[in-house]
Amino acid sequence: MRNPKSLLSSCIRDPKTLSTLHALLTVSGTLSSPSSIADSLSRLIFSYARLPDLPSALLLFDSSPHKPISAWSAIIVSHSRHPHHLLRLYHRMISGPTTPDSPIFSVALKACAASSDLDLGRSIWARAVDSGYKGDAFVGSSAVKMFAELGAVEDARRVFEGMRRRDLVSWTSMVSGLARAGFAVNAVEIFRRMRSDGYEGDGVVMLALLRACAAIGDLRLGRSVHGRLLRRSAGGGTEIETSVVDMYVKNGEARLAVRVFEAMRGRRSAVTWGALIAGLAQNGLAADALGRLVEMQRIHGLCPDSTALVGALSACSQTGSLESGKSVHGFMTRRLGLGLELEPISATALVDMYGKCGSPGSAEAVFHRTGTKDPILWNVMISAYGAHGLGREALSLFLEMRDTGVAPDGVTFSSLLSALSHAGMVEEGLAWFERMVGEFGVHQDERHRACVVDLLARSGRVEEAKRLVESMEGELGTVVWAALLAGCLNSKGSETGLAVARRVFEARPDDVGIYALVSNAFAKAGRWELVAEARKAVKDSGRRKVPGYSAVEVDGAVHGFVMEDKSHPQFGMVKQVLGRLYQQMRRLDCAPEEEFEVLDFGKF
DNA sequence: TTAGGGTTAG
Repeated sequence: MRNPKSLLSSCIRDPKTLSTLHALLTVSGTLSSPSSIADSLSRLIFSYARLPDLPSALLLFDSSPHKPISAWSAIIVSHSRHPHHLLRLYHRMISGPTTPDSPIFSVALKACAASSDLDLGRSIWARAVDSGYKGDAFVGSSAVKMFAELGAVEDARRVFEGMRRRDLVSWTSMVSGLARAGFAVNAVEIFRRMRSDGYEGDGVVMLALLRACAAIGDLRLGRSVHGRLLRRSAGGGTEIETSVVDMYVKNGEARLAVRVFEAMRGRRSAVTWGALIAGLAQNGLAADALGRLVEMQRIHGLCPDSTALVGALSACSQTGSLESGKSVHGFMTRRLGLGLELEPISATALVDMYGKCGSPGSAEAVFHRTGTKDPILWNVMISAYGAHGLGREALSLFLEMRDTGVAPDGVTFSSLLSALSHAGMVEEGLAWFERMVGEFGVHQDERHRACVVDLLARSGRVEEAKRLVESMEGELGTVVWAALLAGCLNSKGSETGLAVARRVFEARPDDVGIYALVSNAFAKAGRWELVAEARKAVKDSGRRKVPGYSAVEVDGAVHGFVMEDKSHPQFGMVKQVLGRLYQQMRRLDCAPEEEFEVLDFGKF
């Protein structure tokens, strides 16, 4: 047998490459063992990749006239962190005679997931099946994850069910894939099957499961997962415990989340803080969320990541804390390098915050400065205009969105219709309500219907609104009825309101809030016996209406106002101003009628 | 020297 050095010489012509190769092989002791050339070549490629020196790995690979499967495998796997390069190499390979092996199929499928290329993913999987890798646990797990992550849940399921043997990782891919794709119930089902197949499950499955519990609000299962983690000596580690915090806040259990969070002292990362801050904001605990943002920086010296900042912005939006919102914005800007722009999620949260805190101009400025505009960013900007009665601006931004080639979705039309409604642009509203289906293929759901009913009713066309509701097909939800009732209450006359209220009341909706409208409509018609009946129905159901709430910030302090709440120190003055406004409304003939006044303003 | 892993906006 020829010695390894001469064998290598015949494969690699570049002397410089060869000398490096030789040196490396000598150092690693490979030359003294009887390993094959192919083996040495792939080892050398991996050695370069580990440095990491991918250009040299590529040079070596390219300069070798013989490219055995192990060399292809080595060069492709070495590019795992560069999905686009990896896929280019994959294409190069399949245009030649060599068939990919299991590692190549695995990493190529993973790369498709990373570059969101479902079509390529499908074709790679098809080739893997043709090449006999259908039952391969590695290839199968990668395919399951890729399909689930790219929304092709049925394909993921088919791959998974077709696997001959499943190990812990393939089970986990399926549980996690379903949980991520929003099929939380199915994720839990697969987990149960996994248990009955004899797998206990490790931390990674627990993460997927916690995600599923968070999504479907399965607090019982969530608590049992938490319990299992506590019974294990370690408790799970930072990642898992962070997921526990997240699972509790998403289930509305902010107190439990805080308890877990406090118990994590010393093991909390910026991500943990971010999960808590965002969660507190989601639970309406805006002040707590903002307090935690300060605490993490001042007391714990941690730098908040964008999740924590976005959570804090959402808290500012809820309470109208413009000053806090501005300081978060300042923080974000300072942290960006020159010429860098905000990521879409942060930009969206900022636009939303400015829109809800009364600064549509600042919202606009952030919007225009953001280069990559996704649909959600357009939507929040349209809403920001709408919230300030800027119907024309909302409409022209919507048209710009369409002309830019960004497809409007259901939320876009809710924002648009609501903006047009609040600006009194009735005809435009009706027209776009029609066009959203025909021209854009967006399904009209309850929110859109409610918007249009509101649009008509608000402008005094209550009868038309009622006819529209009557013409609507399918089950009508509370939102539509509420919009119609509110319209009736705001317009002259009480006949239509009474008729609608009767129908709604007979249907006994679950939503407690609508009974207030029903009761007001009865009162407006002077039917006090029905008022008493409606109130009794609410009382008997044992539920309470969540009070309406509004807030305004003056000199950095937020003042909240709740129905029937007289606790504000300047309550007397507020009432006086409201009284003056009411007088003005009367002069302009847009004040509510007397009976209504008694019921509504009287409580203030 | 191949596969599964935490938080975020309307």
